[in-house]
Order: sequence, then structure tokens, then C-alpha cells
Amino acid sequence: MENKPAKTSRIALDRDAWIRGAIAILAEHGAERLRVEVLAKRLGVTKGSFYWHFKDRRDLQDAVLEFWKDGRIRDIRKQTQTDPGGEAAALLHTIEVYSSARNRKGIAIEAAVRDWARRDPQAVAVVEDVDAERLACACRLFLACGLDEQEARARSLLLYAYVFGVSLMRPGSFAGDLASLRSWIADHIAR
Amino acid sequence: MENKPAKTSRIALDRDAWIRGAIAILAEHGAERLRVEVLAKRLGVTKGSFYWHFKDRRDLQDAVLEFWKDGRIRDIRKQTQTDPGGEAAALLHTIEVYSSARNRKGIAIEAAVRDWARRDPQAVAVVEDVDAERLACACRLFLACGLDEQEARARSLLLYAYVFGVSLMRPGSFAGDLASLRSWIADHIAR
DNA sequence: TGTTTTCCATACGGTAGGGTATTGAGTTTT
DNA sequence: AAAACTCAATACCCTACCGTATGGAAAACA
Repeated sequence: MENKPAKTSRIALDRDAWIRGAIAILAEHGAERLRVEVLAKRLGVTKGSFYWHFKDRRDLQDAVLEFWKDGRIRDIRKQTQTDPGGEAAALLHTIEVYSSARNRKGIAIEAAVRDWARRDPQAVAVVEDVDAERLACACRLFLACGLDEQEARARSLLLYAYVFGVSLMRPGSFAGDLASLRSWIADHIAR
Repeated sequence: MENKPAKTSRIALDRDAWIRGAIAILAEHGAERLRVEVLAKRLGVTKGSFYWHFKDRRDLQDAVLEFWKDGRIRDIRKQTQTDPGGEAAALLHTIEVYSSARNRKGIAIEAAVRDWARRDPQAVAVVEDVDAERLACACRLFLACGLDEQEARARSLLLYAYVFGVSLMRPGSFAGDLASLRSWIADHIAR
């Protein structure tokens, strides 16, 4: 009850905490299920608090989209930065990172946002910005590997389409040795 | 166009009509928004009718999934059947058909079902069955082209992952000449 | 014709959720 | 200490749905 250690005893929620909670719901249940009462319950408060931090549900949604966009753009820049000569390895690294099962949560969020973008113009804009940045980053690497502009663009598109596509599929028993198939594919995309 | 029961002025709905309407909603608004009252309104009746044809909402969902699964399996078999020697062309044809913007409605349904499968075990099972059939059909074509088992499987996986992935992306201005990029990619996948 | 079956309307109870208004308790500022 | 600010609880209204119970009209059948 009397839990008041020092000056930060009051563990007050800020906008960022709400956004993080919202993204967890997004990953688990999708954009449609991102409801303020559910989110409030998850954070252990009531929605009375929510409407202090956000104008309305739409306000939260926009904040979530911006948060995700910034994170994704920072991430792709980090993943694709390399010293001269390491571009080919960086491409394989990117394919690995983005299609890996290690990245389950990230993939779930990605899928949720992309599905969201099927009905929400704001989500469309964000996805377009993220895709543009990713394609540009990959394209830069391919160009550094000596490919011409056209082929660099085509391979970049193939790379990301494959990565997102495979995260949607259920290869099941078809791919007995999924790892080696992935490896073959990565080589085929990156050259 | 539709097979009406002869001289009856009463245009009674049957289970199939409900399923078709449900799929339209699925394409437009996603699985989460497939609600019986909304669907009933779309069909110009009340939900009193719905509960005559279906036990509950889940019953409709399962029927929709089965309907989609049957259609998709029939379609992939049709698209990939070919005379001996036409396998390579059939592969390009398949890529073209499945990633074409002409197929907007079908792609929307596909995306909705796959998103659905993130939370619904029944949808997972259906998607797995459809993917298995599609991969098998593509693999058959690749094998007929003379590839070994491993490469045939890898290319099949790449083919479908790419096709679904590209339907989720928003290349925007990156792909100035999207058509030629797609063409390059199709060749690169099919060889 | 009368009966049965088929399909749908109406009314109802119940839950989930969005948004607002109000109050209040803890914290910071004056 | 008083005032102001921050964050949250409560109560309330309203809409969207799910599922059920019941009745009724139109076909189909006897």
C-alpha cells in the first residue's frame, strides 16, 4: 500500500507506455482489436487515463504508426550499413534478419501493420515510407556490388517481397529442410 | 447468370449466397469485420434469416474457409496444367496471374485469409492445405523442367513467397517501371 | 383444401466498446 | 500552505453485435 520509494514512487504512465502496450496488442491481435478499454485493462488502469494522454482512439493509432515507422527506418539503416566491400555479406545478413523466426514479434507487427494498411490511409502512407527506405537501402547495396540500376531495383523488390511473403506462408511439410531452402533462396536473390 | 429456381418470385437466399456475401465483406473489410448483422444488411435481410442457414457465426466462418480452399485448389490446378514441354511457360503464366493487379479482388481475399490465419486455427489449417497444393503444383513444373528436387522446392517457395509479398508492398515511386521489374523477377524465379 | 416446410421479421437480453463529464488523489509550483 | 498541474477512477450514454424465441407469410406437398 504505502509503496513510495523516493521521488518516483508514482509509476505514472506516459504516452510512450501506452504506445508500447498498443503495439503489443497490435502484434497479438491485429489493428482491429486495438481497443482503448482493452489496452487500459492491459496496463492496469481504466480508460479515464487514456483520454488524458490521447484525444481519441485515432490519436493513438496515428502515434503507433509513427512510432513503428521511425523504428523500422532506424532499423533498416542500421542493418544495411557496412564497410566498403561488405555489401554482399550485408545483403545476406539483411535477408537472414528479416525472415528469421528469431524475429517473431517483429514479423507479427509487420504483418499487422500491412493488413492495417489495406483499410487505413494513414497506415498506407507509413508503409509506403518504410518500403521506400528499405528498397533504397537494399538498392544501394546491390549497386555497390556492381549491378546496374535496373537489376539492383529488381533484386531489391524481389528481396523484400520474398521476405514478407515467406513470413505469411505455412510451408508445413513441403519444406523438409526449410533452412537449406532458405539458404538457397538467399543466395539466389543476393546473387 | 445465376440459376434461379424457375418461376418463384420469392428470391430466397441459400447457404451459398450467404457465403458469397461473406467473402465480399472479407475482401473489403477483413475477417474481423465479418459480422452477421452487417452481412444480413448487405443481403437485404435480417439476421433472423442467417440463423436459419447457419448455426452461428463460427459456422459461417468455417463454411467461408472451406469455400475458399476448394476454389483456390481448383484454380491452382487449372493454372498449372499444361501439355508436355509447356512447363516453363506455365510457370511464367502462374507468376503473372497470381501477382497481377488484374486480380485485385482475389489478392484482397488472399490477404484477408492469411491475416485471419494469424489468430484462427481453422484458417491456419486451410492456408496450409492451399499452400501445400500450390507448392506441389509449382514443384511439379520445375521438376519437369529438369531441376533437381532441392532446387525445384526452393524455387517453388521463392515463387509463392514473392507473389504474396509483392501484393503486400507499396513500391510507390521506387519502381518507376514496375512492369519491367516484375518481368525481370519472373524470369529470375522461373529461370 | 389443409398441412408442412422453408425462409424471414420482430423483439428481446446480453456483452463489448467509444467517448464524455466529473471527481479526486498525488505531485509540483508559487 | 495554497494553487495548479498530472494522472486516474467512476459513472454515464450510446452504438454495434451475438444469439434466442417466436410468429408469420410464402411456397411445397398431401
